[in-house]
Amino acid sequence: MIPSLRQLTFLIALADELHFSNAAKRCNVTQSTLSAGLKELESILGVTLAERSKRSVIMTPIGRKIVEQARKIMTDTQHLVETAALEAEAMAGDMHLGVIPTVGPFLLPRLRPLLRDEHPRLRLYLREELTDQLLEGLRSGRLDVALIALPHDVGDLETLELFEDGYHLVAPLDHELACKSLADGTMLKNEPLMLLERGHCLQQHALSAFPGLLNKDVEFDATSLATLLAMVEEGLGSTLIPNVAIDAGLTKAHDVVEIDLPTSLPRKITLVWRKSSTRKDDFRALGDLIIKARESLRIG
Amino acid sequence: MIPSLRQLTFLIALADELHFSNAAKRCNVTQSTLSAGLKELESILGVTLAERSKRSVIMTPIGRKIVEQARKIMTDTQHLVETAALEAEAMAGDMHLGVIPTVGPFLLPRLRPLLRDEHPRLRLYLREELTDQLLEGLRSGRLDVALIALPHDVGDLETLELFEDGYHLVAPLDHELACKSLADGTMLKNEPLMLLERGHCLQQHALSAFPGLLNKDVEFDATSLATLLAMVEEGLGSTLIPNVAIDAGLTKAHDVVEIDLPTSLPRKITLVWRKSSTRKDDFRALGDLIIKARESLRIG
DNA sequence: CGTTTTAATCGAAAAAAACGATAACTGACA
DNA sequence: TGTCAGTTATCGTTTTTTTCGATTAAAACG
Repeated sequence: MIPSLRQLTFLIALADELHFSNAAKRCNVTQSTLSAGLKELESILGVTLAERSKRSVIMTPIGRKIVEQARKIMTDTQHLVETAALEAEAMAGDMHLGVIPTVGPFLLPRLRPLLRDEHPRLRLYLREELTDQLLEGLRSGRLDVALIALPHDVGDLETLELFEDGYHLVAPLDHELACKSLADGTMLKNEPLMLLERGHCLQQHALSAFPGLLNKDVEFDATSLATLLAMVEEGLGSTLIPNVAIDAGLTKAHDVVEIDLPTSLPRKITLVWRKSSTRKDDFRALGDLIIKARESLRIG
Repeated sequence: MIPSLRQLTFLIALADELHFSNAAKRCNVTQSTLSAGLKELESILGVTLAERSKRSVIMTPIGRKIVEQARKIMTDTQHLVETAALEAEAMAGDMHLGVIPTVGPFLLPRLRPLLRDEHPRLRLYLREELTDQLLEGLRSGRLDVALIALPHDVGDLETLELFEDGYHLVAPLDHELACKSLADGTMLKNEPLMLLERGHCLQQHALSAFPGLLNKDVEFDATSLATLLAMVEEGLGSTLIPNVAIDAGLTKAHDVVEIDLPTSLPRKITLVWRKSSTRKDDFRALGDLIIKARESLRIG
């Protein structure tokens, strides 16, 4: 048998007041209720917490000790309630956002200051993972919302498309296409094209956009876009870089050329969450901010 | 409105089981009870803790966070119960003992090992204070029990006399009484007698035993028996030292003579506690041990 | 397209809590 | 010493809360 919080409240009030009637008043109950409650608490604990005569109430040493522990429990409980209350506010409390590595590092540095300014009470926890892991995270409840690139099977999750993001072909400076501003799939046929390691949506999108590449042995195990660019710079081949990364200045640090692609690949940057989620308004507000962040990238 | 521990229990069980019926079984309630309990908890907190479909239950991130806090609250509560249970055992848990300075330092070093051996689960907290402060401490509940010397007004407190303790007159080596083995009040008439500062029962007892001293200006502000002995050694006068202190070897370190007194002063070492106290058996057991400790002093 | 599984809901029953009144006791004061 | 004021414990009743069992609704699975 364990005591109830109510009983602990009674005990604390009594320890403060050293007077049953006053303590009862503080708890908004009658004296008899508090008296019975304390008696039951003592019976549960098996110790005398307060020795009372008709004229005075004194706490026993063990009573004091229990009171201190009870106070801690009560403040912890209060803290728990406050944690929840913060969460219940719009754009406040904790939010766990997952992002894909080909978008996160470029967009989120711009998102942070926007959030700090407009929603200072929101604590955004970030996790950078591959799309499938993010979706699993959503379904397991580990994440509240994720930023991914469609097309991709999202099951019964709810989606909010934010914007379309294309690619540029990025090639070595001395590349045969360097002077041209267009490229198409056929041109890439004989191109040593390098992509990210398996699992990245970027690779899947590229392969579906240029089916001809499927037969080629293009599976470099690059783990990041920066690695890819370094390899391009070395003249090992070309690669595809999403526009957000280019807008964010990723290619500026490398001696490479960016070549427009004729067909805009369908790559839709999208927020995803569970249908059963209760914070959809927050997610939509977050989506607006992400769009803002992306626009600030393109302008500045 | 604050949640109940019961609701937190439900939440924790659900977080562990991720299944309402199983969680309910663990809590020994029906599924409907747990379902309603969790719903009310969510309503109190204003957040969704678990998103449930007909097929699965997942905890939300805020749900997990709340669960962690709830776990802490529950273990703290469990700890509180255990604290009380320990106290409820015989000779276990905390006991706050107050002692007078003319007895404590000599008797208690012998008591400690006895306690450790016979009642290892008892934690004895000691406070050394003057008799009146000890009695106040008892009445306020700061102390459970006190070791004092009677006669002294103890009001309606309950007492347990342990043993009688007398005095010796302690004088400088070259004292006129040094060769004699007896002394009485009249002999002390012209003696420069030094006692402890006002408040010590030792002083009161001496003054009542030798009324003739009352008119003399004997109020040195000695704060400890060791100080008194040092002054005796310097030849500044004589003093009275209780037998427990002599048995404990206090005088061995000083060049002084101990002189038997003809009348055994009525000084009864006594345990005192509140009539309303619930641990009287413990106090009596403690009393037995203190007697043992004293006997070990006289033998060894 | 049933069958099974599972959470929510509903009304009744049971349990617990709270209340108001009163008793029992204490200390103070005349 | 007797009375009064103040305080906690207790008791029976009322009110509130909790729990249960049965049912419903919805989803997954074969």
